[in-house]
Amino acid sequence: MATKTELRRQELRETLIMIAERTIATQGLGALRARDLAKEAGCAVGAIYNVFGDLTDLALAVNARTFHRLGADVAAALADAPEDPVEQLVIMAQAYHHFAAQNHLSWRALFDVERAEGETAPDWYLAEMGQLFAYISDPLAVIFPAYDSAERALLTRALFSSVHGIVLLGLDEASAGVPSDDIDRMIALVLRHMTMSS
Amino acid sequence: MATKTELRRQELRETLIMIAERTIATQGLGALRARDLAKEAGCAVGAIYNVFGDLTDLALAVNARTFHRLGADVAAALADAPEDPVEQLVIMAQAYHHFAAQNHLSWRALFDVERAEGETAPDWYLAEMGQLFAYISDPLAVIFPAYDSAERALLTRALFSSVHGIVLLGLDEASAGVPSDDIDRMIALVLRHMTMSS
DNA sequence: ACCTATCATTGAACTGCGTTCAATAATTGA
DNA sequence: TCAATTATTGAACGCAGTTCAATGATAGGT
Repeated sequence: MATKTELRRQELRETLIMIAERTIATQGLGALRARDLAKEAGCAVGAIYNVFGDLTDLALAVNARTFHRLGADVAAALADAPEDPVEQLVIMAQAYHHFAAQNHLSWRALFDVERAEGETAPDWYLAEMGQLFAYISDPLAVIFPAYDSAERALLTRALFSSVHGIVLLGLDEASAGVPSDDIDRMIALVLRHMTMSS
Repeated sequence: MATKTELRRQELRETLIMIAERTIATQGLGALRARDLAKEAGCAVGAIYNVFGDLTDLALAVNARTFHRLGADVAAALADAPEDPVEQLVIMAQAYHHFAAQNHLSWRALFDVERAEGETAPDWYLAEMGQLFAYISDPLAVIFPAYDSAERALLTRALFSSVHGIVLLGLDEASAGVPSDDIDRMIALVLRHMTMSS
């Protein structure tokens, strides 16, 4: 009772995610339209709703992939980084910046899907976020061994948020566009100052 | 040839801005609807388009006011601040945070109006932003007298972006909501570390 | 004060969107 | 092979922003 239908849906699900991923990457979240999607996938508009609750669910599925790629990029940068924990932080943050710059529309979509009133972020989002926070927290534990975990959590969040803010405003082309090198420089500036033990 | 019509339009323009301001403040940018607006203002839907190019223009007019109130709040906080330039930065940043917290939906609308493809930010936006940057840059000139204006501009932008990022993610209720005190603490943490001369 | 050419206002209609659901087609166990 | 069940379809619905032909107001010349 499950095979034929289940398989078809699985396939359609992946097709739709791939198309949506490409659409978001090249034209942004706002270009995601049910009819275009159906036409490209060669299915009926209604078929989308057999597989996803609504278009937001589809966008979230794309976001899960994007966030995962982002995490992988940061992890890869960390793997190639030197021992020095401050340098590790700088390299990870710049990897975050470069991912955002090279996947601008997909990265924006991570924050632009509107959640229904009072709805909390999906689990995978919190999990990926937790992973990123862990990458940051580990070097901080080396730099500030005297901090307890609550203080370190606060500092972790502060650093992530700061880097995110620098990248967000830096890539916002409305405000005349900040050169990529300047963004890297601001990131390094903040991180190096924030991690001076004195 | 200008009086009667011109006056009526001026009045309608202000009425619409006031209604839109209230709508955005209480229900968010997404609740701004042409028909509701016309009903509340007691005019035809088409009348909105005699006065504003489209609903985005109206939202931008509201944003101009919001941004101005924000600037005034920051300026007021600075006026009451002690001489110490580091404390001035902390107090201004916390004023930014408190404005964002107490005018959450209006503040979000500042960044959520979507600009048409390739369109640059309006002049008043850049002007208000420049004003905020000036408030930050002045104390920095006291703290780091040796920096040239390019270095100081970079640091100014880095600090503003960091504080903005901390407030943005801190107020994002999807990520489980960060306590207001923690946000203030993160702001102070970043600013005090960033402004240690050593 | 009137008249009419000009301009402003109106709201029904147009387009485009996400989403639904009665009708149709496919599937599957007997 | 054949119903009973289940899945798919796409025309239709509701609700946005925006437009524009028809209606109403305005103002300068007489």
